[in-house]
Amino acid sequence: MTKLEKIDKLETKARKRSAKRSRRKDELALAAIDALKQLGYARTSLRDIAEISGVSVGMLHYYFEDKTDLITFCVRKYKAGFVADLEALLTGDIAPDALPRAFADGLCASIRREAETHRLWYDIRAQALFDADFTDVVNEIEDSLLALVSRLFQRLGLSQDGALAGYLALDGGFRYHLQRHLSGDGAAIDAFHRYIMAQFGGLNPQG
Amino acid sequence: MTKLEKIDKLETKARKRSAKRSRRKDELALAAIDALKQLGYARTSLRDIAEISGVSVGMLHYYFEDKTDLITFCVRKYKAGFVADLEALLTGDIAPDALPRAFADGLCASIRREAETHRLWYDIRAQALFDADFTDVVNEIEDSLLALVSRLFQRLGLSQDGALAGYLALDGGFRYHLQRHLSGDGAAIDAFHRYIMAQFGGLNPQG
DNA sequence: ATTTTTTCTGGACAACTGTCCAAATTATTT
DNA sequence: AAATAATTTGGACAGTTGTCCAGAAAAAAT
Repeated sequence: MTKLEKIDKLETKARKRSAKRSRRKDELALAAIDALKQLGYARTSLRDIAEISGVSVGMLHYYFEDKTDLITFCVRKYKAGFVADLEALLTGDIAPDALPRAFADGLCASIRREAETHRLWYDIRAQALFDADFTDVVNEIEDSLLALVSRLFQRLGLSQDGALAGYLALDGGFRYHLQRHLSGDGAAIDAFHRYIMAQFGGLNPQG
Repeated sequence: MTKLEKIDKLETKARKRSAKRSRRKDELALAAIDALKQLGYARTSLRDIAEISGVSVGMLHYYFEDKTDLITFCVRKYKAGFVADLEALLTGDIAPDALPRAFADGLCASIRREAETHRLWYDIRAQALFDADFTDVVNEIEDSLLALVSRLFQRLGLSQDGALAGYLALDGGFRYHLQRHLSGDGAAIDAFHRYIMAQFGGLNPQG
């Protein structure tokens, strides 16, 4: 076995180890999200997470530097999935004039399926107003959501100038109706659907 | 002294006592807001509040039942002032076509003056997604803001149908630009002003 | 001036927090 | 099969949390 082959083998092993560790980290994050979405940032201790995840507290520190590291990792993971879901709608072969309804359907379905998880995003985003540890991840995610709406506007033949307003209208509506939905308003999701359609209806095609 | 006079006297005294206690409570709340706006809900302990207020921890419990009671009281107090400020714009003698700019000026000035305080509102609103203790005060305040925008639409001769969307657009923009302003973006407030004016410009007069 | 009431303090209390680590367990390599 | 490395545990640690209370201090009433 040549020297190069040896190095290759070692590198492969290191990659494998790292991949395994990465998978485990993802598993832990998934379970941690489960705890966080139930209790919220302020009321979730590492012991809560450990208990719900069925692991020991020490293990969380074996995979995550500290609580902040764990939480930002979780938020990134959750929101990456959300953005990817919406992205799929855009890159799919849906005709532009059917996109608004598809988007409305997707957002409403997401509230229905993952209401508890979504509130975690608004929780952390609010935390970021006080805690600089969270500003990076929050800005990252908000930028990616803004870019998403920007691409949506592009596909709809709308001017980019209104993309920020479009994002804020969608996000504001999402937050508001999520809040109502969580507080037991059974009509909130339908209302959100109408809200979105009305928002798209009021937009004029431009450059 | 007749019996009735005696009762009257006692009632006056009781009212006086209650008023004094109420004033002191307001003082304490004002100082507590000072602490909360610096640290945020999750990171503010009663000891932090006591220290910043220059009183003992026990005294906070003498005037407030528990931490939740203290915080909801503070939030109500803060936001009542904010709503009253905006209300003043509406009831003043500003011509309808000058109202949008006046509103934009008012909102921007409020961010400039009380950015740190405003983030507390978004913090507590997010908490309410998890903690039922806060839902009442949050719904109250959000309803009053919605009613405010509704009245604004009325004065502008706009249909009430768009009031919710109008509120969400204003609130979303407020939150977004507040966030940017707090993270050091010196152009955020000007951008917010343009955002508001653009929002009002895009609205069509209706019933 | 004395009693009664209200206000306020400082500290005690148990429960909880994030962090860390020595040792046990398991997996991997030799 | 033995040795090495990675993983996981359970508990120790010091500091913080909200709550409570006996009694001091101040104010009000008699």
